[in-house]
Amino acid sequence: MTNDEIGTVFLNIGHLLQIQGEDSFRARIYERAADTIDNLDVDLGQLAEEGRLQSIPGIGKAIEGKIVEMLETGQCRFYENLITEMGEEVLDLLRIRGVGVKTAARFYNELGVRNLQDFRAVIDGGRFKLLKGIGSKTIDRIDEGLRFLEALDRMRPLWRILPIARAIIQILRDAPEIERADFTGEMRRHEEMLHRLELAVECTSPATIVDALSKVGGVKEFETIESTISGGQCVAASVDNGFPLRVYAFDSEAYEAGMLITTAAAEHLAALNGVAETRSLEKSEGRLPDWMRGKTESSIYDAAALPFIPPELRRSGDSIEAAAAGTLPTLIELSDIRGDLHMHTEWSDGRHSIREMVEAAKACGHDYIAITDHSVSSRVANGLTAERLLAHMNEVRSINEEVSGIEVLAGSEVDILNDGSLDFTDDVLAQLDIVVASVHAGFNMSEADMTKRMIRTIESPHVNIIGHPTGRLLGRRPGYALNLDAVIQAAAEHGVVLEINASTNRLDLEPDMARKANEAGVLLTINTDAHAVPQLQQTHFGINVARRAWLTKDAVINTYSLEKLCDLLQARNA
DNA sequence: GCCGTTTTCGGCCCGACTGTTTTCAGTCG
Repeated sequence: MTNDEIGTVFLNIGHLLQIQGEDSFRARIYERAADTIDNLDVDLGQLAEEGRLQSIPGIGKAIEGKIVEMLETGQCRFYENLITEMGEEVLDLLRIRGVGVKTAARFYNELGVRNLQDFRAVIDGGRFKLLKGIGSKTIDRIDEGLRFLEALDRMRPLWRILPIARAIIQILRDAPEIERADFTGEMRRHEEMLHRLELAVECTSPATIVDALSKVGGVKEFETIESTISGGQCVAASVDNGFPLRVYAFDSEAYEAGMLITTAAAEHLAALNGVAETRSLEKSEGRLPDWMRGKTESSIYDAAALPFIPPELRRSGDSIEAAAAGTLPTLIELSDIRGDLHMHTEWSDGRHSIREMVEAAKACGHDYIAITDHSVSSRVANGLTAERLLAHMNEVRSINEEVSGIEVLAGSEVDILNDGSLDFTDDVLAQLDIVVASVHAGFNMSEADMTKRMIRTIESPHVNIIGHPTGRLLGRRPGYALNLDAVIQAAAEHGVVLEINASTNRLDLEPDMARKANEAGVLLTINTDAHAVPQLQQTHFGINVARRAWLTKDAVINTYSLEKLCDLLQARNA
């Protein structure tokens, strides 16, 4: 099993134990172990071989035993027993905003709620009134959280599907009878919320595909069907409790055409069909047209007298129009990125020292970074007081002197307080090289108040960047109420940069809004918000968002040279 | 369950906010 899979098991154990009413400290050890494993940059299998598992803080004898068991047998009996006893779907209760372990435990134990459907029935049927201490306001709040989850319908955030998606593509690529395997559909377009997981393989035998897939744990309910999307054979299955998996089978002549057709959203394909029709080419409706066979994706677009359209722009029809008009942008690429302007260290809630982050960022090839630990109001995150910030700044500056080949900017991720003022005084802020301002508390404001709050922050001459501007957590929490158009306008007026936060939990701004901001003349920045060394590698998730937002590299400030970046920061602060 | 000792048992992230209370419990960040 991979680190990811093992971490997930521990997280689930922690949740289940808490719902059972087990000592919360014992339960939280499992959750913490999961978190530790998530941020590990070495393979657990390797550590186990070297007998070093217990050298990791938070991993003792018992957890080591379970890790070894999972590495050797692929399962954890302790966890399997919990699941058998309580059901896996109980874990979904904790996904509801406003429901923590205590409330989940009460609904579970006192009302027999086992899954989200049960929860809905208890709310709608009024049976929650049987619970002492849970009144109508609490239920209203929970109901809102539950409706958010129901609105996701069967969709899953990318971060949730990624581990199994990677396991599946690896198995398919390793199968000797399979020539090629690639993600297609939403996954290839880098959508952050998915309806299904789709892959294309070059292989004409569905049995071979089923054989390979059955080696991946958690892939179930195999069926071979004729797909109206690919116009050919397809292996359908499910992963992650009923999330649809589709593997389209193509022969070598049809592979690229199949990739093109399965990657395109319906609107894009319709627009492409429209263009094909004007050139007397057969439309691709439910089957692969002959004129596409044997062609590469580029040559298919070429045959329709269009330039190549990158997968990220195949969400809609407007990219076809732009392609026809010759106005497609040259999209930003990962290699354009020269720095990372938002990250944390052990000074606040990060895991590594300033020096470790600097060395790791240098190894990533960055020319510059900004160290931006939390400010005092973020207490859980061990936010810095003004006094600690000054010491922090000194350390950043001295490390910057010592380490060559990378420039380290002294920054802060400063809390935006409820009234829109900042968490440090102006004279403190003035000493920083860069200020990222973010909302971390006070989410329940009216749209008018929140917009006013944001705009006041943007008006501060010390603020360079607004971090994760909408505050959404993918699949977990909607963003706060905000008039983003007004915020974009204010950012444009004051030369404040909006962030595309590359953390897979956030991906905030989202593409449509980032595109809107860009069109309004606002500059953007793509930052990892890394809290540990491995997360510095996640810039590409932000690049995907930027590409879907039609951004060129000129729209993103951390593609700039250090000199140009510093000019921009100084111009703002002056 | 893990850690770190004044070494074998006590403490474990902290404060704001909200709702249901009438002094506190639960959630969130």
